[in-house]
Amino acid sequence: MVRASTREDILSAAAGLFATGGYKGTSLQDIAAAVGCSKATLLYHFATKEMILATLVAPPVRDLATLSESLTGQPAAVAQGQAIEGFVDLVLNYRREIALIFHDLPHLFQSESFSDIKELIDQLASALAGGSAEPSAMLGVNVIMAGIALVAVDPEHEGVDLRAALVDVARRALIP
Amino acid sequence: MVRASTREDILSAAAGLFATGGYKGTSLQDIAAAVGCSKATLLYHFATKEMILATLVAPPVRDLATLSESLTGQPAAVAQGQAIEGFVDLVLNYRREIALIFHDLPHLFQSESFSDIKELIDQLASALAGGSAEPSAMLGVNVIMAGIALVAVDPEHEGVDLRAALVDVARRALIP
DNA sequence: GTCTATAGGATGATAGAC
DNA sequence: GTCTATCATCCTATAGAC
Repeated sequence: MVRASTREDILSAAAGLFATGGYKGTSLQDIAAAVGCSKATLLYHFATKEMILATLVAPPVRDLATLSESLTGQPAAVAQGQAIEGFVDLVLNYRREIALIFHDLPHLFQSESFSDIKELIDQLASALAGGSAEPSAMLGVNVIMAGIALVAVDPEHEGVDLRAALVDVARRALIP
Repeated sequence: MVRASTREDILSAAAGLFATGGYKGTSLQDIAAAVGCSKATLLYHFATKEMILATLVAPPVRDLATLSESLTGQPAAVAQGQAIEGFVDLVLNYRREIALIFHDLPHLFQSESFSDIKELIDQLASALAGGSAEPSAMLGVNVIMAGIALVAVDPEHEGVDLRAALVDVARRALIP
């Protein structure tokens, strides 16, 4: 196992700490201690603390945009099934980053740099609702999205086939 | 509407701020500004910031303990139905406090004062799983619990019959 | 690229006047 | 009970040596 670059070490440590402790709950000192370097080294690789956050969040947001795009124009029932599997795969690919997004939604939304995230999430939510715009359907969608995002980082569920179990609970909850 | 006491004002403001911004993400200054008093006044009514948190969390934890107790000894299927409705009612009665608990679970658990919360949640989770101890069932339970806890404070769902919609999504997801 | 040292501000908490 | 003023500590970020 070749050692990753310092920059990658920083991103990995920050992802873990942000996911559990939140953005504001994690200090540069916490990250530096986890990496084994000084705070100044963090700020050599990233201009500000918020840039670390932005760098972490960018790839899952890009993939989320791709997923939303691939759903447009499909029949509602087809889009719903693909949205469920696509969302679960997205969460599994970026567990810590997505836990972070759902953990710090209020902070993210009030910052200009992340204003597009809410729109993308709403698009996906609409597909997950199977075309229905009923308030109770949207509420179920939000329950499932938030629940899956938080559970995927819970170390308690290490041994399970996460993908199958998450897709299963989402289908039961969302498909009548 | 008679004005509540300062102490109640503090608890109400703190509940809202903690629920959205998290415990560490909310400063005494934030709370004081929301109440319209000074930081010193907060610390006259509560010895420490953490005591504000403990005071907020105590009533829902007490009700959760009562709920868990009332489920023991019942047949699994009965306990499951009562657990679903009981949990939804608990969340609706203490929306902000429970959002706060799920938002700051890591911080709460590492503090001694709140170590009993995890045990209570695990008891309720077991009832919600309908007696099954299968990992995939427990995972579904955790998805639903976290999802419901977070959605209940989302102002987006103001007009809906929350109780009916939340019980409905929980039943579909948890009862085969 | 990484470090130590430090600036400048926010934080939780205390002291003491009113 | 509530305030202003203050303390010690932590925070993000910068400066400059190596």
